[in-house]
Amino acid sequence: MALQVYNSLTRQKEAFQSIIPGKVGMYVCGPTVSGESHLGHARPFITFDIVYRYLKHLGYSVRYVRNITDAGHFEEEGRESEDKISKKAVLEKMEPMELVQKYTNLFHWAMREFNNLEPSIEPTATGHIVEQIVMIEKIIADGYAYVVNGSVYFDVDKYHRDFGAKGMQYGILSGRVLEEQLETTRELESQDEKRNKQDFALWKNAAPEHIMRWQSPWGIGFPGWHIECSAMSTKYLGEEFDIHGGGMDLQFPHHECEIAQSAVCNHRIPARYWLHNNMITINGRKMGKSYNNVIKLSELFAGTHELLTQGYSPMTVRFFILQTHYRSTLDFSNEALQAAEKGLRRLWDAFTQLNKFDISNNNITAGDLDLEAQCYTVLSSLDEHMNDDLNTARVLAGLFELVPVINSIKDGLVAKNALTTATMLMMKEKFNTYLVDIFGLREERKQDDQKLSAVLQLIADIRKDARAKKDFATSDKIRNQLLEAGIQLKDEKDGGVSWELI
RNA sequence: GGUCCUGUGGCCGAGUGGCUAGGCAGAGCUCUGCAAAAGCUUCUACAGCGGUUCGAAUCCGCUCGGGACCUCCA
Repeated sequence: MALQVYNSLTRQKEAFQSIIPGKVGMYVCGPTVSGESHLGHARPFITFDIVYRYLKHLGYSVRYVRNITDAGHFEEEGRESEDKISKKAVLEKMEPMELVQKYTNLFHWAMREFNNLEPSIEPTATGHIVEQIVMIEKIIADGYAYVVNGSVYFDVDKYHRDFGAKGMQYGILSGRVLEEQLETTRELESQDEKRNKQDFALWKNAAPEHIMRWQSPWGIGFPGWHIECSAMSTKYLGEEFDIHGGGMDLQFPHHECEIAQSAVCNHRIPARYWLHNNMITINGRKMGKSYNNVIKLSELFAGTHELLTQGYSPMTVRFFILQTHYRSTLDFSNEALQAAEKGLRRLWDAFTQLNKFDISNNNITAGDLDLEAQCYTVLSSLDEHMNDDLNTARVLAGLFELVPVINSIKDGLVAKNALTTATMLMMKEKFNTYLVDIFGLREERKQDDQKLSAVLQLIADIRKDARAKKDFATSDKIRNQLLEAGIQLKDEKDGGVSWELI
């Protein structure tokens, strides 16, 4: 089975086929850098990092565009409208661009911690004001936007009538019916500038106190919320590209508006496959600013938030996210994170052990046919699971099924020749491919340097002598005190000793 | 109120109508001087009530609960 993905646009799983064979264009909505990223933000960036890595693994040449929104959105509609970034800048007594730089740097730091690959292009909204203005001018020229008091609004109703006939009705992505929307919406204040409630801003006139402002054909102002993505995706990926990604909460109105804007300019829906990750919840509720329940990434790693009983490493968080399918909600709790931490360690230890095995002997026939068959079945199912809408949870479950096999071979509970060399090599290959290449997991425990190793080897030898003399008081003292210092000694079955920094 | 999603064992979570996912925790056992680690075994759940079916966690209906979007949001 080839790769299938769930396309929000068609509401079904579809075989993935790129527009240009061998090449994929992918656009993912990036962060608004008016504040520090939180756990909820981590999910799309990790999810689409997996998509990126997997497509590359499949041999595609991928152009991955992920924007930085640094121009600011409306905090509230209408008269009281404020730009998030300029408001925050005043509070922190910073230049807007200084503030944006600060949070962009923090965002990049978090992405590196998560071991996310860098996108091919990371365009900023402020760097594409001209492109946005050009696009808005075209929409006005075609009659789908109107200017009021230095602001420009998109005429959703006219768009819907004209483009609905061409199969691009407003609501096509989110499954909303415009007519029903109109009936159910309540009266909002400060809607006087818009012809209709559902119209959205392409360009917003800036009040004098606004700090972020640009000259435009309609006066001084700043771009509307949705136009940057349309402008930048068109510029770097073309009028039609393969994948558009983002969180489910962006499906409406953000992506819906993007489709409308791009459709007017390019006469087509900009992306073929629309992929949306689900939310991370905390006590069953979405993590978000409006709920005041966010855990910032720096707090999460350090364990400094009041909801945290400890810190969780970036790889633990990454693994935690991968253990769930990306379209399911994922509920945060200390218990769940701790389970992920332990699970990851167990899996990673087995993986490390697997890589230490010497698989040079040439077993053509398996010593244990049942086990051989069982392992082979699991190994060959991994790609199927990944191709089934990126089911990372099932791939991980499959890898976990092999952990006892690896550990048993290590401890001599299963004979070294139980499996054929071909299966052993396949196991090694699959573990490396999935854990390292596709899932982007990496060792993050402190590396024990050479000097420390020498010291520990000496101590282990002394302890071994003590044990040989049945001087368990001394041997236990060594082990217990090292444990207090964060070094765990483990007596191996073969009489050797291993240690682990914890 | 409208649109949509969802309800799985102590916790987290996968599940294409039939073949006990997986992780964490718990219990027992094995190995071990004792631990740790590891292995084996165990805990066999699908909100409730109906219906379809030879067979339903999976399909349909109703009831109850939870959530998302409709407004900034990953």
